[in-house]
Amino acid sequence: MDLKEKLAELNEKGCSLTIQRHAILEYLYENRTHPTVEKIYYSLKEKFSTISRATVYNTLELLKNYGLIQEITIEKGKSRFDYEVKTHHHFLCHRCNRVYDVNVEGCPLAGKKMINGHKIEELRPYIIGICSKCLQKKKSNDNFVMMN
Amino acid sequence: MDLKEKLAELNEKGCSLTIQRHAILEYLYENRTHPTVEKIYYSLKEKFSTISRATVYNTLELLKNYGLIQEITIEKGKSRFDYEVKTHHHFLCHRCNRVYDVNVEGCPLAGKKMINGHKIEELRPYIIGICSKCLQKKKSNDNFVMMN
DNA sequence: TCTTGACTTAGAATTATTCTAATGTTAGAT
DNA sequence: ATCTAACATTAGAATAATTCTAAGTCAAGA
Ligand SMILES: [Mn+2]
Ligand SMILES: [Mn+2]
Ligand SMILES: [Zn+2]
Ligand SMILES: [Zn+2]
Repeated sequence: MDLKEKLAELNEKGCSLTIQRHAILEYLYENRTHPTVEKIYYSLKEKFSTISRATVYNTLELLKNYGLIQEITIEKGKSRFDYEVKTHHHFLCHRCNRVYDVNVEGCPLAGKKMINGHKIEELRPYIIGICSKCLQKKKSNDNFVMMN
Repeated sequence: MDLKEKLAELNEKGCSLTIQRHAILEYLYENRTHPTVEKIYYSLKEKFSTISRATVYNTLELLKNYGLIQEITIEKGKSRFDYEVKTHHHFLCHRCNRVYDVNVEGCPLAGKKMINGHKIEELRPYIIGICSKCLQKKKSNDNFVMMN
């Protein structure tokens, strides 16, 4: 689902399309790196110097409630956001804190509505480890740069 | 692995077995409800009125690093702990905030060491939804009590 | 007994997030 | 075109979970 379609959907559902909302959704459309709220906030600040954290939080919550983005809580204590809403596995590297998409086929939960009598509404399949880039670095030299 | 074995393992590895550490591990052994840090802290406070939050956090971290307990970060912004360290799926009910174990067979990641070139160290298979108890309550009456 | 290092403690600091109250914006009614 | 009311944004305060700090305890070995 591309940007225009999501913007159209917002509009159809009667949600006013402010410049901030447009900018945040667009940012996620263009940055598929699972940015944190802080990252989104500072990136937008470059264009809209007056944008407030509250607006970023409110908008992300709103877009999430419209089902247009998803929240990723793989990293303890901070949220990240993803333009892609289809359920998929995420991998967090505890060295560099990057979050990757990983494709896992044949998950027995896929499509299931119930488990043990509980109603399934959302899957959060998270994997923690060391990413390929950090494994490389480890091999060559032991110095590495922490990134956000 | 029962309580005595875990305590013995701590001892063997040269970790001093203070009364607080014993109490925290014992608490998790006896309470398999995936308690939050706050829950653990207040429960222990009844017996050890002077125990401090820092000790609870430090001890949970220490036990986790010895591989004797696992941390569960299914609920945004707060940690829970589990005496069981074997990988298993967790289900969070967003109505009552209870966390349940669920048994899922045939996970394609089980036993895998690598994925997409990344080294897998830990799986965190989380499921969000409405638990069986809350589904029941919903049917009969719409009043329900939030629990922690 | 004294020393030393490890452990615990209370409370301060930090971090992410939510709340608040004031201000700004916009679409429909007049 | 202006008014108005609902909605949106803002800066900063408040909150909640966690981590840090510095002082006090404890316990094993010299
Ligand atoms: Mn993703
Ligand atoms: Mn469990
Ligand atoms: Zn990495
Ligand atoms: Zn429930």
